Amino acid sequence: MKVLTKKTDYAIRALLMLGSKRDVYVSAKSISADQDIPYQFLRGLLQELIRHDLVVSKEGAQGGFMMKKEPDEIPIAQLIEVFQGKVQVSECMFRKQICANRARCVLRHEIMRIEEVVNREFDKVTIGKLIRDLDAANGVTHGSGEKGGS
Amino acid sequence: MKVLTKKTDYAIRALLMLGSKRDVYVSAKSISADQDIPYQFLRGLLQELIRHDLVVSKEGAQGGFMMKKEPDEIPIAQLIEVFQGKVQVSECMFRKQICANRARCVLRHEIMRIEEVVNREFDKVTIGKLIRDLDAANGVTHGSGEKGGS
DNA sequence: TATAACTGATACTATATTGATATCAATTAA
DNA sequence: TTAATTGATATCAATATAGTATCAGTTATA
Repeated sequence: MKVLTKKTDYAIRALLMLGSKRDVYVSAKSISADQDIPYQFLRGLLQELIRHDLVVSKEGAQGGFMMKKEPDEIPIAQLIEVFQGKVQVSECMFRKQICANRARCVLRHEIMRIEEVVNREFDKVTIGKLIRDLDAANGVTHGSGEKGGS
Repeated sequence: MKVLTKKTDYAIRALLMLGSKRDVYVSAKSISADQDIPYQFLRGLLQELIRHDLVVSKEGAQGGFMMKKEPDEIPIAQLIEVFQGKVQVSECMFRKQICANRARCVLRHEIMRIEEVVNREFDKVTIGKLIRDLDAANGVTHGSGEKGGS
């Protein structure tokens, strides 16, 4: 069971980069090179992010993409929803025909509880939080200026 | 994002039935009819359950399937693993090439935390627990005898 | 002992999803 | 003018998902 598809993962990483370079347009080309994401695939996914109002773009030379919302306002739960659909049990099997039989209902009850737990966790992790983790890992936050290797 | 595939869902429901009728062989045909699971699809999935040592079978007339383990020893986490593979972040992307870049590492850290939460939840829900829930919902346990419709 | 009710084991098909590439038009900074 | 860019599609291959069909072998029982 794969929690994140490549597309969602790529989107998160692209947003991490846009969120780190605020107020400048970053080209798909540079994101692609920096994050090692297939160029055209990235282009498509950025268009989806635009459609969902998460980023804005500027066409032409020196154009590119920029965050539209605050990084803290973008939980990865939202990105999962955009690219993989809402976290749900079993293809609306339960929601469509509630209580078609008992077993289904009992299972549904437990699974929906888990669904909530999962969503709550994914909601807690925002792009902003990830950027701060990233900065901390690189020693950016306290002006120490130096980065450790791995 | 679909948590359970049909196959996993069917497997859970089949086991719920086997777990309720202990010590008798239940035919694929009757499970199929009772739980509304496509017959041949169910046959295949039962074979997988045998291979994973969760059920045993008896061939021939009056044959069928029976639980091999205690219902409480089968968490749905295990069924998810059998039919959908272990719950994991993003196709071993992180495990294969650790720290290819910083962003990946930070994301990985958060996601693996969530992975643990999810697994813990799926581990808590066993076939045995679901059966008890089911019995309670049907008023079996305390002899109240009456069932509410929905 | 014949037979109907079963499982075991495969092979097959259709459809959807995932991951990725290619192309061409329009826009814009320099 | 032109090179760098996004917008918008179309296409593709690989894999996963869901389901069907078939045939051989086993066993209770009439």
